[in-house]
Amino acid sequence: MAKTNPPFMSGVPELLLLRLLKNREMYGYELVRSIREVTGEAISLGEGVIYPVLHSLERSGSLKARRKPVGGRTRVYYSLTKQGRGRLADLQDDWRRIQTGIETALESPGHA
Amino acid sequence: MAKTNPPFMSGVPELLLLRLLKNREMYGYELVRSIREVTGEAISLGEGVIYPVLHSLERSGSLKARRKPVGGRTRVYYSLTKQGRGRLADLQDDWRRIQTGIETALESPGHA
DNA sequence: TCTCATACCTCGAATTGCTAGGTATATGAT
DNA sequence: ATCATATACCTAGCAATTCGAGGTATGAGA
Repeated sequence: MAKTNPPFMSGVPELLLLRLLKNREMYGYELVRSIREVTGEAISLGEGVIYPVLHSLERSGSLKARRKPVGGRTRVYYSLTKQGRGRLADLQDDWRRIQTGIETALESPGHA
Repeated sequence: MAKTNPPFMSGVPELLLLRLLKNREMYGYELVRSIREVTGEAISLGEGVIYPVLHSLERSGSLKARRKPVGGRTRVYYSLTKQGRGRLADLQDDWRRIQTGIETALESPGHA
């Protein structure tokens, strides 16, 4: 039944997560706040978005998880795998492409 | 039942359509090809995406439609209303905001 | 006549993201 | 001691968007 391609603009949460984890390992709750910060409050993704994406990235092999007890609580730290770095590069390219495309469309004054 | 907000990155098809129609009135089939062109092939939205969006923009008062017979066929030409121009400005602002936010996130090398 | 391009449309499914919950521990205030 | 808040994890169910694959009809050209 010809499975549908993912929507052309999806994967931004994924992109942001991978990008943040490129610097250092982080845990979910931390990533939620961090996305708000690094995007200058422009993008705010709740835990209901982030956690499922993290799980799916782990299942697909882009991330590996590590449980680490910190002050009585247990955090789940995620870090990039080699595959994850590749995935990040791909998503970054995709993003550039559509971003440039939209920019072109918006800036052309009289595109004929 | 607390209606859900639209997904944070949606409305790009809407934005592109309104932007193209800012220049001149166009018809659906034409808009489908035009989006591919002006985005440098980066974005390709099928008729199954475009027509419903056009209809919804008309219903919401951003566009007005005009049936025009051309060479035996009938085309439906759409043009921006005043409200549509306002909507375009809003969507453009939204886009800038998130675009900038993502750019910031991607470019920060060691964001601490 | 047959095919292709034009030109409109809609339905069903897949995917996403959102809201709203739920659990549990630590910390600080009352 | 108790209550509220922040931390930290999670999932379920719904809503919105987009995608793919159709369907209809006309005109032009081979």
